[in-house]
Amino acid sequence: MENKPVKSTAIKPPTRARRTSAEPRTQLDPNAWVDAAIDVFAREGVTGLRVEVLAKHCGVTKGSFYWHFKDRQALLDAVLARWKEGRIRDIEKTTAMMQGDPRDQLHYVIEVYGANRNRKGMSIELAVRDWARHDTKAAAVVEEVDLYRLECTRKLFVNSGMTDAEAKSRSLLLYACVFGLSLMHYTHFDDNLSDLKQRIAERIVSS
Amino acid sequence: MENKPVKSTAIKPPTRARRTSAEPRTQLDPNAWVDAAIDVFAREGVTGLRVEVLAKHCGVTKGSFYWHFKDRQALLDAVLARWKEGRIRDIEKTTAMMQGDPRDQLHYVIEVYGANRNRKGMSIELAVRDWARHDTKAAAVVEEVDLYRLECTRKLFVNSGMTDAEAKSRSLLLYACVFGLSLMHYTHFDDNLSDLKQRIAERIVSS
DNA sequence: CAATGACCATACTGTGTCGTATGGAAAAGC
DNA sequence: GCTTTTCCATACGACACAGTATGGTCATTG
Repeated sequence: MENKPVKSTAIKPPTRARRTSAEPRTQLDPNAWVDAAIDVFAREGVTGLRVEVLAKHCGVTKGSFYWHFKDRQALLDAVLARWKEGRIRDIEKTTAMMQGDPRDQLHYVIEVYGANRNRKGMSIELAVRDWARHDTKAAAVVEEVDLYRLECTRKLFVNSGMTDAEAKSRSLLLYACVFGLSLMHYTHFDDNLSDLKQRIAERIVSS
Repeated sequence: MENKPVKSTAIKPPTRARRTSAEPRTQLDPNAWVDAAIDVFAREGVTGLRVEVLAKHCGVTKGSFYWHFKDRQALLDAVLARWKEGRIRDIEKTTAMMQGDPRDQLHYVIEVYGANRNRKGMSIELAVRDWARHDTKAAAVVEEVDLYRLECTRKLFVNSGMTDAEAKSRSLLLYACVFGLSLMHYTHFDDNLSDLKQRIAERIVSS
């Protein structure tokens, strides 16, 4: 140990910013850990979210991790809580602007979820749902988020003049289709995919 | 090794059935291994499909496994191939009876995938698609299967009198919805879920 | 400047897993 | 009956990971 020629910080590129007196104290807090954890989680899923891997991804060792978290499960709980809050806030932000045509808002919801720019968000979405297949806590959170989303879009369908039963079925159809599309590999099914998506969106929204 | 006091077979309870002369030779072949592997795979996913766990599930040790398979990857390849063939045969069996009303056949497809009796099949479906997020071979197979399915139902929509573009969008909508629903947790969204599903199916199929 | 506490590194134990090597038992072939 | 082949058990090495223990470093505080 003492015979190490150089301290590893001399080799390692400064993944952690060197703290000068001017910087506002850039040490890792639980929030930063959860940020990084969600990054790994989006790519590798729950089973790939390991503390040593995550620590390396943060440029530190797991000694740091176990100072901020009791154990791995505590991190998973934090990740789940963070995801839930984010989704609730997000769906409110997306649908709560109730001034426009509800049909336009519904098209906007479909576009937001179906866009390729939202790849990471959808990765997390799928990872959480795969997680929920074995973990009851994750399943409960997924149900909460799903019911919240379904309710929000249901109101939009009602506002567009549908009956409550029809609005519910459309709301379910909307999210099922959005998540299902992200699950499929259909890039070579047609050379005008945006037209296909447009038709699907029309089928979901229009009466 | 030769100084072992007792042979371990004297301790171990007969987890494997003792083969009498009357039994029809119950040794394991690669097919039996793949059968068991798909069982574990459906419950635990790729990352949960470990050879020692699988061996215990078969009542043998991994010494047997590595006689039938080169390594773990060979088993995964076999699982993937088996799934692909099964899905291709299944979709042909479901849609190739071209004598009825194409709309009835489409409803039948929706019902088959959406039914709760098909829980294991849908578990495998989701596990494979989660697998495909990291494994390019799995992704390629998923794409093959998806395109095959999309093509089969597309023909049904065409036969029901739709334009080709519309048929394609409906075909995509159908499978996206089916898989998406299996991904969501909406049991408490309504107390008449079958009515909701019926409305969704109508929305997908009817013109 | 000394002491405290926040934050992280290092070293260790224990377990689970992959893959290999080798031996043993039972059946099949001669 | 003896040998060969088939199929599985046992033992081993290497590695990755969870969690703990403990020491080190640096900033902050008095």
